[in-house]
Amino acid sequence: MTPEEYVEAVLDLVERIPPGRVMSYGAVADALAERSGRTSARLVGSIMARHGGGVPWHRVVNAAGRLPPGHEREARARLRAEGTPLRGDRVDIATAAWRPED
DNA sequence: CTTTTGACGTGAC
DNA sequence: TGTCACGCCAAAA
Repeated sequence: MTPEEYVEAVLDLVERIPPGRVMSYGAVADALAERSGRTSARLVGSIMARHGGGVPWHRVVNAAGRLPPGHEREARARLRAEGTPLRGDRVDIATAAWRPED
């Protein structure tokens, strides 16, 4: 799988995340592990930073529920609008976590 | 070509 | 949970 295809795969998956639900960078990486052979959360984060505009990027947060640095305001506003379970400035991962098979 | 830099994760304390 | 060190890997310097 070429890097370009991997980027596509990541973006496609992110587009499938339902409103009100979220996935962590690591979860995205894991979900594509079989098909890509890669499991780097950091790589997913890097991809979102570079090619994330165009997909619901606010539905992807880090494992601690923290919002993307530099975009906390925007992300918080969108998440609140979607009814995503928030705990302060963080997403309640435990209840908002989403997996492709759902 | 080598080094540094991140939208990250996990295990140790 | 919070901090720290370390692993990770592509992109930028």
